[in-house]
Amino acid sequence: MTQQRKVILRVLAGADDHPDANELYHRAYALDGSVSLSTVYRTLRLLADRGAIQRHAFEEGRARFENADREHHDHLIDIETGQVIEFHSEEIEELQARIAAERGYEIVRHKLELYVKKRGS
Amino acid sequence: MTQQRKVILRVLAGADDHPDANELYHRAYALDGSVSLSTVYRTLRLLADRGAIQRHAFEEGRARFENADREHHDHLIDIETGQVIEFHSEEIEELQARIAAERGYEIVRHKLELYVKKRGS
DNA sequence: TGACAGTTGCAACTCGTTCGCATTAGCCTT
DNA sequence: AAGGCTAATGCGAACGAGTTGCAACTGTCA
Repeated sequence: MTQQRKVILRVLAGADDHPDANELYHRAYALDGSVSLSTVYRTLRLLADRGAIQRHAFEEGRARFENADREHHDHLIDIETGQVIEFHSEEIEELQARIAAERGYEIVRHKLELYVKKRGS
Repeated sequence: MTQQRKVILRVLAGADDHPDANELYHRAYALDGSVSLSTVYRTLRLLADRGAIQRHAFEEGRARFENADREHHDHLIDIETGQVIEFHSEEIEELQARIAAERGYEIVRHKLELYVKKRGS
């Protein structure tokens, strides 16, 4: 458990948004100038592999991260501002499970993203 | 409407799967050796911008394409085989629209992917 | 047939992410 | 407190998908 790792973990724990690797790097760097981008990437990978954080690939090319301890939710992405809003619908979850089951599958994970704009804009 | 474009269009029209750019390049190259990867990318972009084909970004990093003339559907992806199965659920579509509307948004497009495995495997 | 806009191939570039490698930090044991 | 071994670090170079600048070429229409 190195100094750099501690700082990155602290930043992740305090993030309530969906930052990308570069954003996390800057937040960590501000707390401790000895943190490098490589280490941020390495730590993110480690944590994502262990399920401690979640990696999201929205349609912008780069990955965004969030804490995995919160309960499951899906995302609504404002295509005009980039803002990410979380939501959860038990009804949709059930329909998904039914669709998979009808075809002989079980769901391992799923991705539901609504790309939206403000009504009337 | 150049020769290369024609070949790429022919390949796309004849594709009933979800190939990536490289795969399309190889299919087109097999029909006409004067097709380059650049042109494949340029043509795909052109067609996707015009809505003539659809670009999907599954969780593998690269984009996959399919004809847009078929009616709307979502995807079920077998994580063991990579096989992509299409489905559609009007109920889910309606729930999505309701969720967006409740928050003051309208849906521009959406992405629903179920990553699944065969039951019991 | 001539000419101009649009398209092409190639190589060089971008951007997010990963990797190789020499160095260093953490931590155990004595 | 010192040594020693492993794991983690920073740096820069490399990766892969996709894009772009440019000079050469094609299609099309007069």
